Amino acid sequence: MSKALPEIRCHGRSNCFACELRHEMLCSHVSLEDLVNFHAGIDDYDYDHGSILYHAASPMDAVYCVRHGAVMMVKPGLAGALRIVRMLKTGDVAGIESAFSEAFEHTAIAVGEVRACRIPIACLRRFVAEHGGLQMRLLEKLQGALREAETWLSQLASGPTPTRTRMARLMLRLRVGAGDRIHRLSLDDMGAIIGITPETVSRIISEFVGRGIIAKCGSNVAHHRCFRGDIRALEKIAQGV
Amino acid sequence: MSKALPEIRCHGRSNCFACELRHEMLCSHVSLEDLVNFHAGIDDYDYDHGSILYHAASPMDAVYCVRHGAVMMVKPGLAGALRIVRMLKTGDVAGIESAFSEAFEHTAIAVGEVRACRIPIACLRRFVAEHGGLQMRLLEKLQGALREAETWLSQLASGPTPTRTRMARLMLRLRVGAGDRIHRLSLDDMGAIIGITPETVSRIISEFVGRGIIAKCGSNVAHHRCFRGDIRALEKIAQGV
DNA sequence: CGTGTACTTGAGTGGGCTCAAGCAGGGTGG
DNA sequence: CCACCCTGCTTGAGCCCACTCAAGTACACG
Repeated sequence: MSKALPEIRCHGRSNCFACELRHEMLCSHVSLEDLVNFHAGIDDYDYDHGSILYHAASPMDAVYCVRHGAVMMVKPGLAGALRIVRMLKTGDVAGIESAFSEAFEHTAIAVGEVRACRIPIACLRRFVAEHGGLQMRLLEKLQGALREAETWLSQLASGPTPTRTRMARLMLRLRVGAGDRIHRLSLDDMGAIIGITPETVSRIISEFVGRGIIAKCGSNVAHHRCFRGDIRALEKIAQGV
Repeated sequence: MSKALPEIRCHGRSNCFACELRHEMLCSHVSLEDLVNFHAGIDDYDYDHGSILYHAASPMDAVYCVRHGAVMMVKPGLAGALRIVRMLKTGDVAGIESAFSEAFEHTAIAVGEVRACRIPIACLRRFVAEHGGLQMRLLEKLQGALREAETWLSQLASGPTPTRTRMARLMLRLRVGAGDRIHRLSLDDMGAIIGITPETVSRIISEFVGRGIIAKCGSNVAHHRCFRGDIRALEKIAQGV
């Protein structure tokens, strides 16, 4: 994707041509020529920790391609209780679940620093209608989201499975890339994911730290903090040893 | 869909033209003429309670349109533990999640008497490639599956939510149509869904029966048995009253 | 009629929840 | 720069619910 790029400068907008993630994203399989029409209207946004991409039940007006960082998908439950049902990472698309609905089904919240491309829904629909390849891509993304949600359900959701085991699984899922760094959410958020109280989360983390399995690092400022974990040890615990 | 049907008799095969569910299914938005080619290769099967449509990890060779009954989707967990992550009802399609994978991700098990159309994957792919409308339909079905999975996660999966509340929610989800009949799974299956032990399930059911909220009915033969429930009462409990 | 499977019921234990107090650290205003 | 507050985290004590283990029952099937 290096030579003979169309000569287009994106003034304050996203530049799809220079995007190093293009082939992971929705727009892969779309020729550069076609992209010229597509990327008009697409904007690039930065969100910092805790800020909200969109609210559940608000009108569905766009999807967001996550280019950096992680995004929590929060689903409103029955008794007003919130539950984090999925996490998006680089390459995932926030909002496709609602692509054909009137309103968003989740609230999407940034975890750490997030960079995302906002694609207006009209723009997406038009482009999908014209490009069979894009539909396939959408299908794949949706499939991925479904798999992820089910994995959360089967591995993280409580049951007779010990809490420590589930906590270890959660940490592994929150791993940043392939290193030993792990996203450090708030106690409440972690509790909302695996379905336990923040107090219990705190106790288990203390225990893990005491056993040398994880260590808190980075400043305590929400934006930059994280864990560093002994991945092997976590995997052992995650398997129920 | 009544007049001027193509004159085709399906010898032992499914007859898409006479299918009263056609408009709920994948093949809606497909003209009857096109269906002539499509439905060749599609077979109609009956499964009785507990029989298996396909196994997880076995090669992905077909999808199944559920025309009657319910189907459990079972996902293999980490420690070999099984977890029921979703249930399909009339109009749902089993196997699309794996439409572009090599192997099935779930094991699909019939609940009660099930009738389903088996669509070979090659047949589906060919037809999808030719019909944009079908792709949309697939997207919608996939979206529905995702929504369902997330609902299970947020409402049924444990957490500080009392077990009785979750049991009530489960019963409501297992409701057959709009009446007061409720699919009666085995204790183990129910336990595998909301993540508790079969003993606890038994105790809660006993309690509900004692309170007159539900009643066991039908013969005790697995195939025909069910609950009849006081839907109002269940809804109250489901909301945490 | 015997066997096996699924369900029921009981007693006892322990893990996670509840309630509550104490602590640290960062941000704000003086 | 310091004092203050406020939010998020930690830690403790006590209790209750659901798990474990185990025995007993009902029912379908061979």
